[in-house]
Amino acid sequence: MTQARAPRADAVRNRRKILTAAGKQITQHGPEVGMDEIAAAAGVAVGTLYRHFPTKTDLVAAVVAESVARVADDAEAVLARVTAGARAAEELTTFLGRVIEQSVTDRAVKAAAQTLGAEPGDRVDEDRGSAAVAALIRAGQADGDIHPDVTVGDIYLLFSTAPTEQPPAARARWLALVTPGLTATARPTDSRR
Amino acid sequence: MTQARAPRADAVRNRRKILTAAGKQITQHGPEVGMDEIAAAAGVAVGTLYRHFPTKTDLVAAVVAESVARVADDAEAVLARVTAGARAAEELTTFLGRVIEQSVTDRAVKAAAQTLGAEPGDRVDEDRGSAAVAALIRAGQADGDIHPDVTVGDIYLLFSTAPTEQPPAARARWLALVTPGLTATARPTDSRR
DNA sequence: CATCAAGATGAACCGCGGTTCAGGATAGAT
DNA sequence: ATCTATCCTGAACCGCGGTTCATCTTGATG
Repeated sequence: MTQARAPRADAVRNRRKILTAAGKQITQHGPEVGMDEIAAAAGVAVGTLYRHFPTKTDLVAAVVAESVARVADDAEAVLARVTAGARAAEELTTFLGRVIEQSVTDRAVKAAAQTLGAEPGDRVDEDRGSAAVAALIRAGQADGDIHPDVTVGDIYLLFSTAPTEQPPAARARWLALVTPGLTATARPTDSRR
Repeated sequence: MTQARAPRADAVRNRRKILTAAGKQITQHGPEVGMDEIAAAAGVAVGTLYRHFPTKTDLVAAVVAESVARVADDAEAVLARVTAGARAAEELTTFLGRVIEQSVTDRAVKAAAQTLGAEPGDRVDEDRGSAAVAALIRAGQADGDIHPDVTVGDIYLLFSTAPTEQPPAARARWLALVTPGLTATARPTDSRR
């Protein structure tokens, strides 16, 4: 086996600095930030960025992946709550709203949401987040308060179409408009309120 | 009044050529087309574009305005149909779907839809289209098949958030998800604005 | 301590696309 | 026919942002 030489200590350190700095920059200004700005924030020269990431796209992807993981954490927490007895439909919509609000503050989360929505078909269970959301939906459908047609893809579709650029009132209104399509049809099956 | 000299004949001709060429180009490739390409399509030099439109933004705005007008025509036709007895809710959702489908084919219409959605507050009656949609909504609400909270702003909000980049199935699904929020009869929505 | 490959630096390169402007052409008035 | 204000032309300009590379620095190895 050609044992690859271990990476140098400062290289490891720089990689970390780059990743955190890029995360901070992309969070604040979105993926459009210049490589120069990321480099400056990391206290490193541009060339170093390209030593660790062959292209800007790769660097952004790495950062976005972290945000995706964070959203997945949230999804799993929601699932746990539902399993513990919380109302699935309500948890789902608040989860949706929460991700959107984060997308407003954190442009990396926004990119992550867009990424999920852009993926082909319903590749459920491809990752933790999708699995959790899928389970959450199934639970809600079993209880009869989430519409039977709803899929994980629907949620991702809504992620990627959320009006992130709009004022808070518009975002709230959008969520309200979309919620009825997710919750069960006006069917009096469950306990009336 | 300082009577401005009448524009030269060829200038008028060129302006028209530019406008139609820009319309065709933007329709096909979106507002991102280069000025060079528009100029070439119009059989004119770049400088001529800038003689008639001080900036690219202005040229695009002129083209988009035409698309807005075309959507307004559609809205008025829909209103007429409803006045003649058609179901308002159904007409509204098919109208919404129609505009979205046009946005897929015609990138100018897409820009127009985005423009409408980006405008502040509910500047209803500012133009024919908004007035028609407002009347349409009112009619549907009177009949009880459009949710009382729905406003023109909601429709524009949906215009601007439609998943134009997604495959047909996803677009159809999105419309289905959103429809209940417009038509739902007795569902508590957090009214605002 | 000497050596050298891994790593870092940053000025320069490059394509892109909107914009400008000096020079040439032409419509239309006299 | 002449003249001029209007209009057209298109090469060049410019800022922007991602990417490269010759050169220098440094951590690890013996």
